[in-house]
Amino acid sequence: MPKRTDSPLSLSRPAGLAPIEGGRGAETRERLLDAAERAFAERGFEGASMRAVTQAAGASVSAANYHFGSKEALLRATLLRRVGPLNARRLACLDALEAEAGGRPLKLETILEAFLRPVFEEHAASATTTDRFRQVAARIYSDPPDVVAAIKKELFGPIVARFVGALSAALPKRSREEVELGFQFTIGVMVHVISGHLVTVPNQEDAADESWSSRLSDESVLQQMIAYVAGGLRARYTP
Amino acid sequence: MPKRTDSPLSLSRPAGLAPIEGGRGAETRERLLDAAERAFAERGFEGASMRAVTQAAGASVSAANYHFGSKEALLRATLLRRVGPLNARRLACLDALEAEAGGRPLKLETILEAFLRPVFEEHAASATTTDRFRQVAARIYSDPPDVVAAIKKELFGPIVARFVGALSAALPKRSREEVELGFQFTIGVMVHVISGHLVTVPNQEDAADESWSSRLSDESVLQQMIAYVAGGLRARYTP
DNA sequence: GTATGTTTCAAACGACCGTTCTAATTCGGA
DNA sequence: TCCGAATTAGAACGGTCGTTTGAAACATAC
Repeated sequence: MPKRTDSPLSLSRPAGLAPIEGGRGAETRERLLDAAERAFAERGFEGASMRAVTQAAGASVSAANYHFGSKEALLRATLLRRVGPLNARRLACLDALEAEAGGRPLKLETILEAFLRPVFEEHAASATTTDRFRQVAARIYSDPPDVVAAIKKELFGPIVARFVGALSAALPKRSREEVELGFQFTIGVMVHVISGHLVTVPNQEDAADESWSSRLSDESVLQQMIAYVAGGLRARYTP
Repeated sequence: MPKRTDSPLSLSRPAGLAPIEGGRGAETRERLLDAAERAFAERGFEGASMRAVTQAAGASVSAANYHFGSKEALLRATLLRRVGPLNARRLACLDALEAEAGGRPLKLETILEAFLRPVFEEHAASATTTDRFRQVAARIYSDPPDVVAAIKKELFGPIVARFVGALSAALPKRSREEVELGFQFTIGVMVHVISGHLVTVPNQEDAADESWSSRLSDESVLQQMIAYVAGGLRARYTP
């Protein structure tokens, strides 16, 4: 990041973001976000260049910096576009389930499905476009810069707190710390699955090298995942 | 990577690696690996620059390229130095346990401890140096370039196959595919834990912002982890 | 001493990075 | 129709990137 002059009067562009966004430039803005999503997913934040992103979007670098202001802000916008609705659906689902149960404790698998299913359906819903959101999200979890750490905390902190609370209610025998750590493990499972970087097992037929996620249906993986993390959360160390 | 001339006759440096490595340049080589380990862990492959690595090692960029040939090869050497002994210990531990059991099936937790404990002790063993191996390993699992994918498969493929076999024997009711997927989940837990990028829960006292791994002892986390993944592998989806 | 081969360094190369500047375009409202 | 703001493109800026070069420092054997 060569410059950070922060001149108080930026003439060519209004203060923080694009000014009005009525409708004309909104289309390229969306194309930029699509391209950024793909690029960040495939190459990571440092690996994806502004030139590559904008070229894939059929736009110029200046257009990207006009709309978003910086590469970091572009990543932020890329995440926000997807994570907002995703977490909203998670919360709405959990709220509805709790309301329906009317005070009685929820089954563990039910809570976990409310957390895990939306991220799978997010993928299916936008399969028409060149969608890599899940990989971006996974990468964000393990990308280093402070940039990402701040975004991560802001975007996922509240969700984590909400679900840890629900899980604690479903696991009355466990301490808060145990449930929190168990939920961290659960996030690890989720991140690793949606990252698509599953470690392949060398088979007899080495030619058949297709990745895991293509061999198994999303729904099947999701259900086995729910069973796994529920079993993990219920388990207790017995030496 | 600007150049890839691959001129058949490289005059200044022998064919593939450093020539003899008797003892004189071995010290800087080790310092370079230490610095690379730290840098790759903190910034990722693309984020860490050769200049940063070599400067931290008190050497010159040319020295690094003399010893390793390229940045990619440096990452490879950095991983190999640690992963070799680590996987050897995993295999030795599992072999010893199976020999001791003498044909009787091993307990699930025993197998999983053989897989998980070494990576924790690898960290404790070299705590004297500036060690970041666990983070490098975690990052490697989610870093994008083809480079890393090849290394990953080569280094971890056999280990995965070996442990999936052992777990299948301990879970006779499960199909091979179920065990494989469950082991992928387990790797996800491990990667997320050792990455140190656990998602923190916003507490009441927001100032106390220390990371998870510092608040919990490694041994405690390891034991809860073993319980979690064992419970996950044993669990079955019940709708 | 010299000869030989290994190791290290400072400097430079070309390519690419994120960002900014300036000018050209576009388009709704007067 | 023209105007002014929103939007885009192209070129340039200062830097950093991975890698290469060519010569100096070093140890070892003769």
